[in-house]
Amino acid sequence: MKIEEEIKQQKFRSPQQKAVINTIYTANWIQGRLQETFKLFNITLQQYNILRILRGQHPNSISATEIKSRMLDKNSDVSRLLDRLLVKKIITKRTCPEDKRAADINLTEEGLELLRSIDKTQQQIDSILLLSEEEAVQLSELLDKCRG
Amino acid sequence: MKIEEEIKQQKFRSPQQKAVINTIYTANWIQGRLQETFKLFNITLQQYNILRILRGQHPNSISATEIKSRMLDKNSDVSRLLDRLLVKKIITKRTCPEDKRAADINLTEEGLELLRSIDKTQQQIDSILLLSEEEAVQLSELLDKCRG
DNA sequence: TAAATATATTTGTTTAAACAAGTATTTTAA
DNA sequence: TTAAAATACTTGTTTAAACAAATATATTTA
Repeated sequence: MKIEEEIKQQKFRSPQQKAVINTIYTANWIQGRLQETFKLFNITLQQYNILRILRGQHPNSISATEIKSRMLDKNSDVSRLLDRLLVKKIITKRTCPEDKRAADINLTEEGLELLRSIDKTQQQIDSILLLSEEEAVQLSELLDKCRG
Repeated sequence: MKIEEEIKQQKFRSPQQKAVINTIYTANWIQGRLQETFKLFNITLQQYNILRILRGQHPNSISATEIKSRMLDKNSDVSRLLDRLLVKKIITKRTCPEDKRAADINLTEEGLELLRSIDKTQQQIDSILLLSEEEAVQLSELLDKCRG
């Protein structure tokens, strides 16, 4: 369905405005699909985002600041997201000995296990977008370009 | 800057996965830019979204359900968003006489005035995306396509 | 027409985003 | 070398998303 039907708006000020609205709408749509998957594992999108970053480092630790710089939403409240993951025993946290301001964050064995279970559903996650490889590449190029 | 640099991730499972991540990242990026503008007027993106929809109907009223169906985020909590707009005296709300379950929502004169002020900044809003008209059209087509 | 179902909206709870302000270290620069 | 600035992180508040449940009214159907 075209965006004009999805939000019942026929006129846009410009193709650029329409693309802005479509990008936000589509991101919400994608996140809705992803949420359905992560809900099965009792984690949220933001929590998964952090786990994904931690795994990229594993078994090395990583600081909250570094996690934040790699997140999709640069405003995310990493401090409290980590608190929730700690309660779930998915991560560990300790003061970094070299810099006592910073914290060393690590995945626990339970966290790794969770990620392994999620992996098994990842094929579906990739096929959320009904685009060919070529179209997906083209979409990424346009998105990179529009951020300037 | 390319998405792989923005989030310091070099490898993706597929072009489709990269496009998913890029769409979410770019939507967050756009919303950050929009927020800067709306902050000057002391409203949030979601509140603006509702005002935009109300203006499309003005001077006719519209129900909360109908507003919800037109929003970019289909999960938005319209009931409480309307509460906040009521407190700001930007909208009015009364029980619909034909259907006492529903509410008739209208813009106030103050709400219209606010939208008029915001209008003056809209040229900037449109130029958030650094794309030509043709590229913007192409982006919208790809986004429509990827939702299937 | 009465009971079941559907619709419009509200309310409650947890998670998270946006923003500001605070604390404890570390770095820098006078 | 010590005061100022920067950095890493925490905490508090408001707004909002995600989800479930409740209430009131309207519609359908047996």
